[in-house]
Amino acid sequence: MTQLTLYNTRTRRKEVFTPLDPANIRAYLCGPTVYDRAHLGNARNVVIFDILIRLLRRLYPRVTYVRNITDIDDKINTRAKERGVSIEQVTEGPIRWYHEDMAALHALPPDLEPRATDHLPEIIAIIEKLIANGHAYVAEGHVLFAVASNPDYGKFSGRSPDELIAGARVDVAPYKRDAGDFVLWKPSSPDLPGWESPWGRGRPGWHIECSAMSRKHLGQDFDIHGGGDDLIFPHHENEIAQSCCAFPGSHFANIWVHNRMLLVNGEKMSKSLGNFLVLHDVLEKAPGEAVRFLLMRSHYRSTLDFSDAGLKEAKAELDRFYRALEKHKDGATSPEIPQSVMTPLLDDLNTPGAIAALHALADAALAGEARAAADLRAAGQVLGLFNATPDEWFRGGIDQYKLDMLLSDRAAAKQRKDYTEADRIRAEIEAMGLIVEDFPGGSSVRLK
RNA sequence: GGUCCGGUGGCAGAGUGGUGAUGCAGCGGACUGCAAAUCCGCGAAUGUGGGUUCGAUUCCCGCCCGGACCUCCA
Repeated sequence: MTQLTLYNTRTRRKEVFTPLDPANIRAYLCGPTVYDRAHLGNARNVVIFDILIRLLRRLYPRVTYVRNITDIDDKINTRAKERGVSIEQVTEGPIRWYHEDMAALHALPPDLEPRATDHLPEIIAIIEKLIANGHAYVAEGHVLFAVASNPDYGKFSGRSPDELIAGARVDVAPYKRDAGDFVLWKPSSPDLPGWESPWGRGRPGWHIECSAMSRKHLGQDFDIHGGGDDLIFPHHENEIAQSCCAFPGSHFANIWVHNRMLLVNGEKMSKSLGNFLVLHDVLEKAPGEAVRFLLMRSHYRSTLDFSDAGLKEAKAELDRFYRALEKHKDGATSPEIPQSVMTPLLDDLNTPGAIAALHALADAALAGEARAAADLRAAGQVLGLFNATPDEWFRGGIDQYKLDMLLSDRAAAKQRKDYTEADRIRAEIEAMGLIVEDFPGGSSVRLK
């Protein structure tokens, strides 16, 4: 059997994927902090991981896919305060929207979707262990991770302790022993959400919730941990430090899969630059499957510069695939993913390579090969494509009654060779957002 | 400033030490009342200067350009 190879951020090279337990692959993806609508960057992350999960499910009998929801966060607190509501009331909408948007992208839901608010006991237990192990200390109501206590700190993200000090922000809190020390627990004033702890009423720091949730649901060591590459430091560096120091002997995640950032007009899409594209808005412009396809047209470890032109092109490419499928309407789906698609995917999720193979299958299907269409459908299952029928794709949601009237009027005009009238009616149909296509013996229509 | 990544045809985007995938766009043709779609064909690229090699787009070094992380971010 061909083996799956993945680029591991930890070792900075491609590695053959070797499961800890082939009977159950365990994967964790850093999910959203829920205070706003998801942006297109969240979408790339989820779509890429979705393909990885679908691929793993083809290779192994069971995959446990965990994607957390971070619902404790200072931005959430700020919103709650502004609106005078509870944090649950703030996060409720964003969580629902997140689910809706990801479903629109045909991303499968994770097997488990743990929330930080449900894991306070686990979080507190890890912090207690870190204090007991001498890796954390209490200072002015805070609990801090002592970077100096961990000789491996910085290795993951390729940073030396000196750099970390040099790069630390200028206003280092006075109670920190080292500039790089980070917060595990911080006190909450009475007006802020808080939980009782051995260190008083407070709330967890940013990174600790992932250490707690991944351990609880996947165990001390698990196979794959994913996220955007902006999480490599500090988030993942700190997760590793927390988990490995709290549980000596732990390796935490085996393979780290990070996708590159999404650019808009050549610049990183980010909160601070204010140039981020809200996924929901992008989904207004094109079908979710086209957005999904756009996100897989470049390799996950390359930057992807989003543009409306690219989105249109993605839609046009999908049109061609759906045409090939339409040619074999009630055809079967191959039981196996075609090798031409599987091979590039097994090579570190080379989705552009897989797409090239899809085009070859579409060519063959259009030339009349039913087998190629069946293979195309099978390939769609691992890539999360072709979720619609060709009919739904080309003609979903149109006013069928009005269309039928116009088409029959136009057919009559054509029959009497009144092409002026035929073209007038065609213009009217196109104003409905459709494209008319004539064939010997009839006409057909599809969405622009 | 430190660390890291990348520069492939008009655009998007793979692979590869030995004649440079794939898609979109463009051009010519077939088909069509005209289109659309489909099919056939065509043109078009490896930032730059060195090095290693029989041979480099691929490996190494310099330079130029772009991007990311070092601060909340997927």
